Formats: sequence, structure tokens, C-alpha cells
Amino acid sequence: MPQNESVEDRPVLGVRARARVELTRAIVETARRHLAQDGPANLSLRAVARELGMVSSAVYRYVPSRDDLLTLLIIEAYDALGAAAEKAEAKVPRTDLDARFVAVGRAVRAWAIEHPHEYALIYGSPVPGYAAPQDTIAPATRVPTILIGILADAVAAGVYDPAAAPGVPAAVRRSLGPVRAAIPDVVPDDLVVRGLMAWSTLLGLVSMEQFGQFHNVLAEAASQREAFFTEALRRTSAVTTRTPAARP
Amino acid sequence: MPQNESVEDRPVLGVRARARVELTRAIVETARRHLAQDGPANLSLRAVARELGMVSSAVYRYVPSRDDLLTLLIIEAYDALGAAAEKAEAKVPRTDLDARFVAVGRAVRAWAIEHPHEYALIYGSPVPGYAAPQDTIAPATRVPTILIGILADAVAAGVYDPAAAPGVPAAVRRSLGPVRAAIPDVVPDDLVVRGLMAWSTLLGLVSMEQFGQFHNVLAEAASQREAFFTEALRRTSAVTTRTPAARP
DNA sequence: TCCAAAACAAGAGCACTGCTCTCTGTGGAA
DNA sequence: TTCCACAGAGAGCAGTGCTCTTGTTTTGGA
Repeated sequence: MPQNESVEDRPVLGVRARARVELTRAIVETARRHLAQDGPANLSLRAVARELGMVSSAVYRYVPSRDDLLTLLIIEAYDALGAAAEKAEAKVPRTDLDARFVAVGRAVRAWAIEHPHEYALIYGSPVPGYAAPQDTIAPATRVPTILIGILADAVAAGVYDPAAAPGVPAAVRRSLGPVRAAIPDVVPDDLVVRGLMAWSTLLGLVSMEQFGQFHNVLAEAASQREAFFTEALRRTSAVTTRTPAARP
Repeated sequence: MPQNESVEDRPVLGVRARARVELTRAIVETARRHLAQDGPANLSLRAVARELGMVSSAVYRYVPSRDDLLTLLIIEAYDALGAAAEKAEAKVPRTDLDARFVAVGRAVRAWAIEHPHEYALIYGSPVPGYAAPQDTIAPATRVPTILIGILADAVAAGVYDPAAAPGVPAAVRRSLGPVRAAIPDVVPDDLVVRGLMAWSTLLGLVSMEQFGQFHNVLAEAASQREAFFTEALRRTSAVTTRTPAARP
């Protein structure tokens, strides 16, 4: 009689299958370390194999190609960033919408600074073939999902009054088709546009800093960079979730 | 007696020197075509040499390394983008600040769509060694210079009233050190911050679209993408150059 | 005018990459 | 116990950036 065997474990993995998932994990983990150190361009399947004491051709039993390995790392990066952002946002009182947005923004930036190559991998120029594989789109939505929650709460708390929301041009409305499916209907189009702009500003700020566009523009000291970034986030939040002023 | 010889040509280049500049140009031009077609990662010095009918080692007489070749292409890209933006802005009446900003933004986006690999090269993750060489910083300022002009004109035209400008926190003020040197003193810190945010939003929008972050977010049709983008630019301009509302 | 020095092109070669193919041994299910 | 799919090793292909050596051509100064 099998003891302590949960339903999930029912189809017990054989020793070989077990070794397989373990080795796959080891490959991805080693690759992640190499990526963090040398960047996506210098990620070598052969080097990973070497470090694991196997020959390069053996790795191909576990990973179809170098690009697929990068795809796995992209997924891991999206997940790590999403987790960091969620954790930061959870520490802030849900009623303070500005603080929540700022917390998410700062978490994204902090993660990017700590993992520059991983950040470049997901938000920089796409390295592998152009089309991002399907598997990456789900984890990629974690941070945007947080932001959508803030938008919805702004409406729920009455900070943003949908009744006072201006309409958006028909062509713009049509452009929002796909994202509308992921956002509650109570959030008006105007606020969706604001949210997308806020998200673009956030990623724009982090990418520009990360990719060196702020050289000779902002001071290099970490504390000053942080001050500017936080100020920009605060301003962005302020023009995003507030009820729009009536246009005279 | 030499005829029709301008002063600039006075130190006549020898046949060899002439051939040298010509061949260097040919190398860069061929590389530019390869870059546009296959992307920075696939730019091969050997392939360029092959197309020019020479052996790979010969190219090293003209270009120190592959990374230096990429640097030359970066400079060319910055210049081409800057020229496109300047041309677009020149077509708009100088008094219409919003139209000028929108024109610049649309020009940047249009150029990015037309030259995706070049755009990725300058605003995506840095491919060569991390430090951007000195030669690239000058051409990189062409587009920001246009935006600074719009900020200054907003003050000059009284659209933005410096007297009503709120101060910025001391730490933020300090962070602006380098960029302040490039902006007229009549533009207050508050407007500088707004300008940097607008620039970040603009690049964020273009990069996200270019790097696939708007998949499953915005409709794919070009006309709808354009409508959203223009709307976002208009809104960005509106919150940038207007005199800030008095905070109650 | 002549000659050494500099510039040039070519080729071989090194160390590396991604990836494929073939071969051998072994683990695990039937 | 048998058999086969799978794992690993090794060789090999085509390509890369870059260096070094070997002849050749051009150039500028004596």
C-alpha cells in the first residue's frame, strides 16, 4: 500500500524521468547564471555543457536549441520581475493608489538594476527570432496585471469618476480592443489610455537608464537617480488615476 | 596652374588615401545594409568582406573590430533619426507647440518602423561593450535638442509661466545637474522634469511597440496603432508644456 | 631618381560558436 | 529476461572574430 503519496505524484516519475527534470533544471539554472554574468549575446550552450561536465551534444537531449534556452530564461525573468513587483505592492496599503504605483515602479527599477542582463533580455531588443513564443505572454502580464488592479481600484474608490471621463476618439477606442478584454468594464477607455501611457513611461524611464540614455543627462549618484525616478513616478501616478479636470 | 581647386581640397589626398576613404565608406554602407536586413546580432564582418570581394583580414585595415563597425552604424543611425525628426518638426508652425511635439514623436516612430534594426541598435539593449563610446553622444542629442527647443519656446511664448512653476525637491534638482547645462536657464526645473518624462514616454511607447510589448494589447492594424500613438503623444504634450494648475 | 618605409591584400590558422549525425552502452518497461 | 528508447560521447560541418605571416604596391623623403 503506497504511503504518503499525493494525487499529483500518482504517475510516479521513474528514476530516469526524475533525473531528466533535474538535469533540465540544472541546465537552465547554469544558463541563468551565465546570462546574468555575460549577457544574452554571450550565452553559450557549449559553455553551459562544459560547466555541467557534459559534452555539448548531450545538452540537446534536454533543450532543443539555444533560442529555446533563451526562451526559458525569458519566462524565468518575467516571473522573477513579476514576483518582485507583487511583493513590493503588497507591502503598501491598498487605499493609497499613488503609493502602490510608485512601489511597483521602484520595484521594477530595482530589479532591473540588480539583473541588468535579464531586464535587457525581456524589455530590450529581441535577441532570438522575432516572434515571441506563446509561452512568454502569460508571465509577461504579471506586472501589467498589478497596474490594471490599481486602475480598477481608482474607479472603485471614487478617485477616478467614470461619469466625468471624457470619451476617446473612435479610432483610439478600436485600437484598445485586445487590452480591453483584460480590463474590467468599469474602467473607461480614457483611463485605459492613461494606464498604457503610465506603463510606457515607467518602462521608458527604466530602459533609458538601463541602456545608458541618461548618461550626461542625469547625475550618476544612485541617491540622485533614485530621487528623480521616484519624482517621475509620483507625477505619473498623479496624472493617471485622478479624475480628469473638466475642460472649459 | 591648378584649376577649380577649392581650399578644402588643397591637401590633395593621394590615390591611396582616396581609395581608403572610399573603401571605408563602402564597408560601412554594406554593413548598414546587412544590419538593416539581418539585425545587429547577425552582422558578420566576413560576410561584408565577402560581398566586397575581399578577404576578411583585409577589412581589418579599415575597421579595428566588429564592435567599432557597429559604433559607426550607431552614429549613422542617430544622425538619420535626428534628421528625420528635424525635418518633420520644421514642417509645423513654430507657434503650435503641441503639433511640434507630436510631429517629432510621429517621426521617431515612423523611422523606427522603417528601420527596426537600426532603432534596436540605438535604443535597445547595448550590443557591444557596455560603455557607449564618446563619438556617439553628440549625434544622440539631436532629437532631445529639438524637444528642448519646444520647452524653451513654451516659456518664451508664455504658454508655460515660470512664475507659476512649482519647485522640485532638492534631491531631484541635484539629479538634473548634467542636463541643466544643455537647457536655457529660463526653463525651470519643473519643466525640465516634465520634458524628461515626455521623452521617456515617447521612447517607451516606440520601444514597447517595436519590441513586441504591445502584442495582445493593442490592435495590430497600422491605422489603429497610429491613432493610439498620436493620441498618447497629444496627451503627453498637453501635460508637459502647459502652465501647471495651482495646487489648492 | 631611387629606396626604405608604410600601407595593403591574401592566406593560413586559432579558438570559439550552434547544431547534426553516428555510435555505444544502459535503464526500465513488457 | 529481452528489447528498445534514451542518454551520452565523439567527430564533424559551417560559420564566426581576430591575429600573424608573406608577398606586393604605393608613397614620401633623401
